[in-house]
Order: sequence, then structure tokens, then C-alpha cells
Amino acid sequence: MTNQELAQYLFPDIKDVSYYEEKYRDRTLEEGAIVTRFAPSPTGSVHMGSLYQAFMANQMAKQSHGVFFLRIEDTDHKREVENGAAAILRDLKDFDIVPSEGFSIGGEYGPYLQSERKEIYQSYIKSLIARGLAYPCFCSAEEMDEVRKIQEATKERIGYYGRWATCRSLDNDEIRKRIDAKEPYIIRLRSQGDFTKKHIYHDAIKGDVEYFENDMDIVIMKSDGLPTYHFAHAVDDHLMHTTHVIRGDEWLPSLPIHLELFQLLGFQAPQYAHIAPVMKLDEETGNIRKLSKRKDPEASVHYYQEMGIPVPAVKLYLATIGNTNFEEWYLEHPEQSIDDFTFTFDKMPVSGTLFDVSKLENIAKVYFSKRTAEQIYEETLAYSLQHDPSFALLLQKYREKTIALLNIERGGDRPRKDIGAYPDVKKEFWYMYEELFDQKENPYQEVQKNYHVEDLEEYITTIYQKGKTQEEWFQDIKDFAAVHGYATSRKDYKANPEAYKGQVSDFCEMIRVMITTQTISPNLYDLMELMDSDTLQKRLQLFQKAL
RNA sequence: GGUCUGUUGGUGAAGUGGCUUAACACACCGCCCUCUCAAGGCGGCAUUCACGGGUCCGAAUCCCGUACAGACUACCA
Repeated sequence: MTNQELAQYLFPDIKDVSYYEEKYRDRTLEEGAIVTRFAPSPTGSVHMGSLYQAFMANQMAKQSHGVFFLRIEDTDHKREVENGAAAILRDLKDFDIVPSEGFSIGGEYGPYLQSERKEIYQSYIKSLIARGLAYPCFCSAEEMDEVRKIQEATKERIGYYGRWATCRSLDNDEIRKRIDAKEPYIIRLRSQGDFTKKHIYHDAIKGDVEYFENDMDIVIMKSDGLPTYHFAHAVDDHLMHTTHVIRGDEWLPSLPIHLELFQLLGFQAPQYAHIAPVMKLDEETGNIRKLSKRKDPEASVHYYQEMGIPVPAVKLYLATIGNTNFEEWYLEHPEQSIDDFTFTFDKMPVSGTLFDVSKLENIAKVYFSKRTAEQIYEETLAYSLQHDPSFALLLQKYREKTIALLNIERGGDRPRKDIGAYPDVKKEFWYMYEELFDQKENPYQEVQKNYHVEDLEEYITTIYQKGKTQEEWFQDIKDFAAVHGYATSRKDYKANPEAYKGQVSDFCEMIRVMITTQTISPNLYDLMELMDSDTLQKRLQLFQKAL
């Protein structure tokens, strides 16, 4: 029995590869357009590391007027999660990463679900068998375990290659007999590689990497008739005309396999770009490791939605770690957006990036500082409706007041930067809502100081008036403080601290603590302007009682 | 065990043989300013680029070795 006859016998109804080559023609795109993809397994919600990859791939395609498509790699049904693919699509959409083609979107290079491409893969496997470049293998899992044990004991390379590849030399007629006898089998590649030959591949991100030719007769078709990742990757990315394979660097070690597959199949290999993983410091072991979906809450993209960190801030962070020169560029062009920046592969980090939470926070704060009070109000309301309904009610009740609060020191060259997430609005201004203030028992955190409450009472009852300008207001405080023994200049006070009760700033701190219970708050003048006189009186009495 | 990749301050990092007495950003600390809080400004924070050799007039940058970390080594992707 010849190889051709064996191929025909194994896959009698499978079309010739020329059919598919004809069907999936070259894309017509402009010069330099990047065709790339996001190709996850349908295991449910997207992981931060995957989102990062999808984000970069999307930017690369977009900026080059190329294509970013979504392919679902569901060749392993054991891993599959119900509605996993839909969850992926939704997560991507939440982050404004919208493929232009692919699963549940459509396109001319589909189907984009690998389990629906079985005949396509088999067509190429058939051609490989016909050319003697693939063969059925009947080795059982138990046999393979035995071989591995021997290889471990003798310290040989582990795998199915060379003299270990026992099914490699099976006679075609015997193969046929065993298949007729319903013996289960898989299809392996008949590797032509030589493990002693070393080459250099230029990865778009990693640069030159050294590798030995692959000589493993890897499995290309499983006993269920579906391909393995390696084979599906080669066939799909060829037929879908992917120019750049952007994927995690855990794939780097299988590069030799993929290169050989492309070569034996007669395909032009794509440009590979292996992305370094997002890492995290494991507090238990003290080691750095890949961010894990199971162990780390921040690995889930939903975490950021829960925490109230806006999507654009997360994307800004991804851009920051994605291209090392992005951060500086953004600093120089604060009014521009991510899409105005041109990402390049060679500016992507080569080694793993530690997930930097404080950096994210800072980026979020800067992001918030550029938004308007109305925008923040609306978004905080939307967030609170889901996560903090009672606060949402207050926001609705005091809409104008809240916007006015959010407007304090907003805009201009030096905006405040104290809101980094939606819940911060409550943390920042809770004391301005009577309902929340009343709920707190003994709220004052800073009563250790020797405050002169009698001065405070006098100031509130006789001096303070709403409706003045900030300059007038402050002049009043200064005058009052001076009369009551506070230093009006820092230098005076420093020169002779014994002579004063304190500085004007100490007097102001007292007012601040009385109103807000804390020593840090937005501009006191604005807060007082937004508080009615009854409330002010109440706060004064409460404060006196607390001291 | 084997193969591959990486290693620059607390963190992200720039750096591709001389312009580096190692940018920039975050964090932290200090000072200044605004006669309030922030914001802002200035300064401090690696005399040294994991370690050991080598090449060179000259190395964080090139080569070799060691250590450490990570990934892969499935009919998982």
C-alpha cells in the first residue's frame, strides 16, 4: 500500500488541499498592514495577561490598517467552559477591544471556531500522509509512560523521536490491518528535523533567539479526529493569512515545531512576536511568578470593574507596560489618546513585567483629574447603582451639590488628584452628606492636638459668613487668627514658636477637622460654601462634645 | 534531567561599545511655595548595571562560565 493509498484510505471523503487554498485567497490590504489575532481557548472570562495580549494585537492591527480577528481554539473539549467564548467576547468589548472579524462576528476566512474546521485540518493531514510526512501511531498512554520513565532514568531527552518513535517504521499494510481491527490511533508528524542543527530566529519582540531543529514526531491529530494546537495554528494562520502571531512567550519553546510545520506544509511562516508575561510577587514564597487567574484576584479583568477603576485607565496602564516609551510620550502629549501613539514590537518589554498596582492607581488619578465633574458624577452614579445602592441614592438626591464638590479645584493646570476609582468619591466626600456623617460614631481621628475650640466657636458664630470671595474669607481668618494669638507667617512662628498658639494653618486645620473629621480635604473655603449654616452649627457642637 | 528566555535603585524602566559622573515615571523621604488641604516646584533615593572571568585604548552594552528566576518538555492550549 502506498502512502497515497493510505491517505485515501484514512480520509476517503476529505477534499484536496487545493480546494481550501483556492477558497481562502490572499487578503487585499495596504502595504505593511498587520493581520493578527486573539486566539483563546473558551475557558471563560479573560485573564489580565490575555487582555494585555489582545490589547497589543488590536493596537498593532488598527494602527497599520490591518485586521484583528478572534479565533476560538476549542480543540480540547475537556477544558471548555459553558458560554466561555461568549464571556471572552464580552470582556473584550468591555475594554473596547472589538475584533473586526472572527467568532460570532463573521468574515471570509471562517469558520473561526476550530471544532468546525475539522475537515480543513484533515485535508492537510491527508496531504502530509500522502507525502510520507505523517503517519498513524498506535502507542498507548501506558506505553508512552514507560518510555518516558526509561528516558528519565537514562537522562535522555524526553519525547517521541528517533529510535523511540516506534510507529514511525510501521508498514502501511500493517497499519491498515490494525485500523481495520478498530485499534485507536493518532497521527504524528514524521519530523525531518535534525536536533544537532542550531539556527537563529528573529522574534519581533525577543530579538534573535537560538533554537535547535525540531526532531519530535509530535501529535498533529488526536484520536477524536481533532488537531492539536500546533497543527491547527499552522493551518489556520496560513489560511487566515495572519502576518503576525502575537502570543505569550510560553510558546517560544515550541517555535521549532511550528517552523517545521510551516515548512513541511509548504506555508510561509508568519512573523512571531512573543509577549512576556505579566508577573506578580508571590507574598508567600517571595518569588516572582506569572499572574494567576486562580490565585490572584487582580488577574481577572472583572476585578477592575469591581474596584471602580475606569476602563480607559486600565488601557492606559496596558499601553504603559506595552511599549516602554509610551509613558513618556503620553506625558509630553497629555491631550492625545492611546490611538494617537504608534506602538512598535521592539519597544515591548522582553522580560516579564511586575504588575504595579501603585502605578495603575496613579494613572487612574491622572485620568480622573482630566475629566469633568459631570462625567465623574454620571460614572460614579452608574457604578454605585451596581455596587453601593445606598450611596447611589444620595448621589441622586444631591446631584448639584455632588457635582459642585467634584468641581473643587478641578480643571486648570494643577487639578487635584485624589480620586483614582469611583468608590473614592465617597471616601473623599462622605462627610458632606449629613446622612453619612450621622452614621459615623465618634468620627474624629485627630483629636490629640490641643485645639482651642473657644476660638473656633467664636470664629464660626461671629466672623464666618457665606458668600464671600476666597480672598475675603482667608483675610478674615488671618485677621481673626492674628488677634487670637496665632502666627500669620511661617517665619514668625518658626522664629519663636513659644509666643503663639500656633500658625494660621493650625487654626485652619481645626476648622477642617471639625467639618470633615480629617486633616486632609479639598479646599476648605469651597467646602464651607457648600455647607448650610445649620449643619455648620451642628458640626461645631458635635466637635465640642467630642473634645 | 534537557531545551529556551531573562537578570539595570523599593517598582516600571531608558540604555544596542565612548555624549552615562546610568534618563524618565511611580512610590517613599526632605525642603520650598501658595500666609488652609491638595496640586505644583526643587532636592534625596543604583559611585553602579546578578556574580566571576575575558575581548578592547574604552563595556551596563560583545564573548565565556556560574548563580538565580521564569517558561516549555501532554492525544492542554
